[in-house]
Amino acid sequence: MKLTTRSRYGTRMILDMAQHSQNGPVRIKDIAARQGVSVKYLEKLVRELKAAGFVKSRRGPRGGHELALPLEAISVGAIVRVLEGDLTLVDCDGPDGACIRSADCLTRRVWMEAAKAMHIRLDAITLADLVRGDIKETPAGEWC
Amino acid sequence: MKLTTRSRYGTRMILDMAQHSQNGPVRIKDIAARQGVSVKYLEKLVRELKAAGFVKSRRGPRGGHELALPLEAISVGAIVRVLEGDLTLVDCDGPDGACIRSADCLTRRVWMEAAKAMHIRLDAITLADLVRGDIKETPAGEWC
DNA sequence: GGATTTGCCTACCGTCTTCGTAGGGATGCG
DNA sequence: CGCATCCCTACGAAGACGGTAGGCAAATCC
Repeated sequence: MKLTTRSRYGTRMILDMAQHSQNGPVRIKDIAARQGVSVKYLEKLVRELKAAGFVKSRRGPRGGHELALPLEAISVGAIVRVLEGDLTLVDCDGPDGACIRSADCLTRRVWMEAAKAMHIRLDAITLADLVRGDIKETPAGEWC
Repeated sequence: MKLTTRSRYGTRMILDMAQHSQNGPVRIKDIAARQGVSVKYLEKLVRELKAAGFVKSRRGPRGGHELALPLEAISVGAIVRVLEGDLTLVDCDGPDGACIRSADCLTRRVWMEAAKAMHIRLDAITLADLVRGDIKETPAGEWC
């Protein structure tokens, strides 16, 4: 029940791009240095973000990566969905969501509800929010 | 980003208890048969649920397990927290939530918000809801 | 009291995923 | 040309996950 490093590094990488691409694209090497992560690993991740349309790249000297969309158009949820594969909490055995065991299918709805709650929250946070640094906290006591 | 089988099996097991313990405790063997899961594995899980105070047990012939609390007092969130270890989505390096990298700490709040959203949703579903079978759906379109 | 039935506990292990690394190619700039 | 940068494939070590094996402990029934 942990997020993988893919989502975390990926999000930090894309945030780093947002913060440092005022004058031209940002090199992976620099991001890796700033974030303290391996270049090779980030290279692999950025390819997926590029394929998803969040990032555009330029090769050669003075090359690098930058965001392909406005800050408001990229939500953390979208990033995570790309990097984490699917964000469903469980896999269903049967075809088309039909489970073999009925109790299973009952609990399955619970997991889907939990996943949905997480998605909704993550989709509500855009890069713009992140850059501005105002993640407003959901009010609720005693949850962890 | 998957729930482990521990949470899923555990929740199904505890739901099974709720449904079959009208006359006396339920044997692990029976639960395993109904749920199609290994006896040994469930034994291991039930111990943790017992330690957490959700289940009480009796040994010997006509022994078995049953819930130690009323249905309304056991939420799915509580079960999952027991079986899944902690339900935080990321670990923080620094002591007391203080991260080394500031950007990291920024994104960290995002993960905590997501985890909180999931917790809140799971805590809102009790075994009583599950037995009655009415998991009301959160309204929101296009999330997966 | 002995046999049986159930839960209780520890140790181990195979498999898969995660988290990278290695090495090289392709492309653009100067 | 020579260099910087992105792009791609393949491989590998470590750990988690999911489960099994074997046996001990207590309660019940006869």
